[in-house]
Amino acid sequence: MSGEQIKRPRGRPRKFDKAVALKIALDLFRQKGFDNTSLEDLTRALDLNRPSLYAAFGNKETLFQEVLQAYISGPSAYFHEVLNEHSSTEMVRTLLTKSIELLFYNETPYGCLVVMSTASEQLQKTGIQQQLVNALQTHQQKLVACFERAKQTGQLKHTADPERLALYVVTLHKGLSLQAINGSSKEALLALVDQVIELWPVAT
Amino acid sequence: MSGEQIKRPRGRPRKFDKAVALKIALDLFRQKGFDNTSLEDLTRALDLNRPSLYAAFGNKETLFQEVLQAYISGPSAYFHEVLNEHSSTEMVRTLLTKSIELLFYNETPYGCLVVMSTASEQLQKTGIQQQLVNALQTHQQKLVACFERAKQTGQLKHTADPERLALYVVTLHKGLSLQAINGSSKEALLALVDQVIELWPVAT
DNA sequence: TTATTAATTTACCGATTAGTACAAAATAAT
DNA sequence: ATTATTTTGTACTAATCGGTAAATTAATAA
Repeated sequence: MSGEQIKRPRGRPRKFDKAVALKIALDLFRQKGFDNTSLEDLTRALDLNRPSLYAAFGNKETLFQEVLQAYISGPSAYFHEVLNEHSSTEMVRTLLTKSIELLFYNETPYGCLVVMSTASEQLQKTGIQQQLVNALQTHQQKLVACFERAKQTGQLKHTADPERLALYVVTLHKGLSLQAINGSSKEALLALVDQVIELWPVAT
Repeated sequence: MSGEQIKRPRGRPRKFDKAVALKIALDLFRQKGFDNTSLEDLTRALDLNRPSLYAAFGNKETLFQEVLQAYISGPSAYFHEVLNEHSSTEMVRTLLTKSIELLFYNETPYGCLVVMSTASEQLQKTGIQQQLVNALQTHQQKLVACFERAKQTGQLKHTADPERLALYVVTLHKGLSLQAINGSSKEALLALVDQVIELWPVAT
């Protein structure tokens, strides 16, 4: 027995799957950026004609927002999960390591969609850029809180400044996207993480 | 006495000064990036018509190359001068500090032209992107050499790895451009430099 | 079989892109 | 004054951009 029947909607069925379309669009946006990904690029990669794409996603901007949401709640979810780590050391190590994993997920490494999109001119006009900057800022504040706790529980040196440390970590995190684009190897960047951890100001 | 006379060229005199035009174009390219700076943007900012710009600079790509050269040998010259510092600590501090000065040189902070241009899709097609990546890579190698010397002369911990340290510094350096774009204050970033210096693995 | 619904295809739109042909204007050399 | 030379301004091109109108096709519901 086949269990529940799939209730098909009324009209002509869709030629494509929205979820996989979003994944393909994600790769395109990561590779070329929002500004330089044309509707032509998208329809070719998705094997769609333009009106179908518009019927399904609205326009280029709303499509990008759907891609963003899928990215944030999917491959980039580690970004928030990491806040549950016990020690600040492990948190930083996991954050940077998983970030690198994601950058090198595809055959050719791409930058982080969120990080690189904050440098987009066209997204600045739409307000999406500011929304992304704010999200990153909020995340940074959560890092500050974590480091403050770590300091109070004696994990970090008493001279440690949680604000400065958080800025330090997110600056490294953003730098990783550019390094991946610039051709650094995954191994080199993972060694860089080790370096950061070795320098991390744990209490002696 | 006026000394040498200015020998005027043959035809109709130029309406504009090439050097100041390059400065204006530099600001535009830093603000909007190569891809999103249109000929319309350039001619409006320079108060030129298009054929004049083409006669003087060739095309958009060669104009950008001239801007790049002026940038590298001008405001960004610190990037190479820094290699003459005596201690590795001072070198890193100066590199990052002067980088921040440059990012905040204008009223609104822009990213480094070289760093951000390595993420340009259109410059990738021209080969200029690879040229910039190579230049950054060469600079990184010089940092490695400096750190190797610092290690041999006992300035750095004997456990220090010059390769990893160089990658660490340039990753921070690239991250600074994104931070400036994302709204970090100059003061916060300078405090971040202090943080980096405090963590720097000097020999005890 | 017929009506309804929705996604398809083809063909187009105005705006903008980088780049250019051509003639008028401004200077120096003759 | 005339000629040679160079830059200027006006007007254009072909290509591409994001987005859409209208007709067609394919499915379900009645």
